[in-house]
Amino acid sequence: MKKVAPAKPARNTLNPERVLQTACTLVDTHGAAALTMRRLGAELGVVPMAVYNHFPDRDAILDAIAEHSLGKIAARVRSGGWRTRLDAMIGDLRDLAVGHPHVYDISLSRPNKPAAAIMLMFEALDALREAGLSQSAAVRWYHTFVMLLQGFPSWREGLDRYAQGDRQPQVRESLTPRQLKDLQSIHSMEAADQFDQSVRILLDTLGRKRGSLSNRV
Amino acid sequence: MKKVAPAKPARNTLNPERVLQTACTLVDTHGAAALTMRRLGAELGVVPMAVYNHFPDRDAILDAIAEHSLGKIAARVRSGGWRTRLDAMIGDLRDLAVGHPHVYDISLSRPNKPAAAIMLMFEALDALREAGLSQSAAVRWYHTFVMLLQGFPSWREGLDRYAQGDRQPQVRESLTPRQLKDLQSIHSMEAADQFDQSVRILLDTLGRKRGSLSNRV
DNA sequence: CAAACATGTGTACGCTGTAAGTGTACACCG
DNA sequence: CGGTGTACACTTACAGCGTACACATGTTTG
Repeated sequence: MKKVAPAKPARNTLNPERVLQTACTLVDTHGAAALTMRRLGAELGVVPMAVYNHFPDRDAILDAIAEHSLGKIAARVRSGGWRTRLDAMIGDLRDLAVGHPHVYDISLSRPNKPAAAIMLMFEALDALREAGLSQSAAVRWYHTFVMLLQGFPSWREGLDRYAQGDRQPQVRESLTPRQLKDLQSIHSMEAADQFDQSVRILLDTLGRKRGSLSNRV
Repeated sequence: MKKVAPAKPARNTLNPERVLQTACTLVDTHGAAALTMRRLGAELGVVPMAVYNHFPDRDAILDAIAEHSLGKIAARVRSGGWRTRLDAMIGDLRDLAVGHPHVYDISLSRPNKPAAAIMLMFEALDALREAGLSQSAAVRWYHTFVMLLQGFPSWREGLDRYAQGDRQPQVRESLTPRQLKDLQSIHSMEAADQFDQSVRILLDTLGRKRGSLSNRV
């Protein structure tokens, strides 16, 4: 009798998908540093080294997480004008950033960019050119957006740390009332709003640029 | 005979300054990951644990590096209009970012912000208010700048990685000529220029805002 | 001079990623 | 049905990490 579903049922229940999913939730809830081969193995009910039958090393798992999460965003079809499409792309990234900050952080900062990131890049560049930017200007603006987007997790973490750790009290003594007020203002920022607001500054400036040919800075 | 220079000459040559300086050059040349207690000890001609007589742990050394590098920037006196002062501050940061990227990265991303960073924050907020922004708008704009500045190292590293690793050739096959051109354009970016250009977008937008009262986004 | 202190040394523990070798359950072939 | 090849989980081991702790030694002080 010929088995028609050969491939890799294997004897046990370990496969790349299950590893990826477990790793994903691990990273999502406890941060990238918590993704330990030993811990991952424990979570999978398997000895740590077993994972190496499905991923060459730890970095490959992180790469796969990035590819997976950005892939879902890159796969969406977006239509409409350049502004609409840019808004949609960035909105998707925003949702990821706010909903799964650790995964977002990993996805954007992996040194070997996931293929999905490249696809998103092409999409963004198309939109920027449609907005009237020259080739070089489009690239420059793309990079500006990326800088801002990549800075978000680091900024947010700093804000969170500040919010909980109440600073050294002896520092407070030497501050002017205005500076104290500043600290309170900083404290009360809403991360998601700040994300939108910062991006909007760039998008609006870009919109205002339309027609006026971009000149080398 | 009374010694007039008591304090801590100690018997050996190890002191916080020397540790800090050695750690600084280590980080500057090889990145934060290269700052190993064992390696640091070796560099200082001393057993690893000796460092713990001067710093409580590794994180404290990184904090000290951040404090040191940002302290030099915060100490500068800046005068002139708000734009001039902001330009000067950001220019100093730019020089650090371009000249010592690893140190810059550490300085901005330390979870417990160095005191110098707080001082720079107050200085920036003052300038933003002088530019005509309300309290809340100044805070929002400050955060936008910080997001952008924090994103720079990560962006730059991605660019560098891209420039050297020539991408998987099989990916190249499936690209349109336009996409290939995009990749070349991305490749040829100059990091320092991009830093200036991105910041300038924000500064110019800010300048244009003067007088028109900031409304909640 | 002795006691207290400062500070470098040695050893050890628990953690990390992962290279290398071992055993076993399954799919397939004669 | 028995042998065999392959996939894959397991075991062991190693080098490297941060650092807690006990110890030794040089310096200052009472």
